[in-house]
Amino acid sequence: MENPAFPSREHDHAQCIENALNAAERICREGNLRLTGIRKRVLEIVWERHAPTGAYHILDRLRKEHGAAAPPTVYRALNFLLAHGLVHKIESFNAFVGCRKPDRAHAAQFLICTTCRRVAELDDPEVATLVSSKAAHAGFDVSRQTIELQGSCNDCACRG
Amino acid sequence: MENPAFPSREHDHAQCIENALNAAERICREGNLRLTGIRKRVLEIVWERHAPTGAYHILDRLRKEHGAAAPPTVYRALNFLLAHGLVHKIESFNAFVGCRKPDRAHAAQFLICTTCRRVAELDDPEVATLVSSKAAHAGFDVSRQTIELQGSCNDCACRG
DNA sequence: GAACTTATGTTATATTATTCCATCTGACCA
DNA sequence: TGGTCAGATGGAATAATATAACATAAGTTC
Repeated sequence: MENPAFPSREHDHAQCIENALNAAERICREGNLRLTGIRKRVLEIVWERHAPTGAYHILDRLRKEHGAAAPPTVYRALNFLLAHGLVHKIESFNAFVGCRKPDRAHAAQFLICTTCRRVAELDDPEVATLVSSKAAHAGFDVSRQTIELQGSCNDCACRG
Repeated sequence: MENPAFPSREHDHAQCIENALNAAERICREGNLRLTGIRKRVLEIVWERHAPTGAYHILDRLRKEHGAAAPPTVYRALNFLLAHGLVHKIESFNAFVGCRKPDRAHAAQFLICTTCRRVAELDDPEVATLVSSKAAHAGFDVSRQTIELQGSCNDCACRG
């Protein structure tokens, strides 16, 4: 292993959250988008963990602090965040994770540890390119890639 | 394009279904598995189209001919078929397609046309290998790959 | 045919997501 | 300064997907 994709157990997670929020603020400012209170709060909740967060978990959290909150509240915020690349949806879990590199468009590959449930994002252009070119070979023009790899992260493998 | 992955518009689809059922019969015979009436019927329904079929669509079909039928009926059959590689789940659609090569284990890549909604299966070992090796580089041991590529098939692109 | 395993029937409920309409807020402009 | 409009939120209802739990039946095996 040369380039660990998962943060260490001791990493400063407050820093992860802060980075994500700063990036979101900047991207919204630059793109003339409104990072409203709800949207920001949903982004924070998603970023509380490196594991996928379900929409109804977010909803429960919002209800505790916000009173009114219904499914559309959450899904609207999530759709905004998805549309602008601030979060990703993990299709095989129907749940959401924060995007580590929201700045540029990218075709991500997700590593999902089935033991600790954490998700890391790979963003390997070689994978994206190979996949697209193989598809093109078969007469298919790829517009969106969903690549989700389940398995075991190094931490969990060592403890296994 | 050298190796079209989607069947032509004029292909003999009855043949697709027959092949799938024959393969299923054989695999179950060889593996000492019971391809019961319900399981076989669900497999047939999934194979009616090359597009992903939802569990509740299958349920509706079963109810018309079978009287009693509830969600567990369908999900149990689907889980059997999934477990033995006779169908695949398209995670990004929460729906199911028949497997074209149920004989050997394989890490498939799915091409999903967003226009006609058909799905083709790529089974490219080079992709599977690259993905696993990139993950390994990041300290991750892949046990299951979910690769779903949305875009446009050749037929739809030509008509677009 | 008794004991056991596997499959199915059935009711209820959990989980995920959207539709629809009303209301509010902020930006822009006359 | 207030009218207008687009975009954002509130909120009820419902749709779509999936599982839990327990009872019954059907097929092996001995």
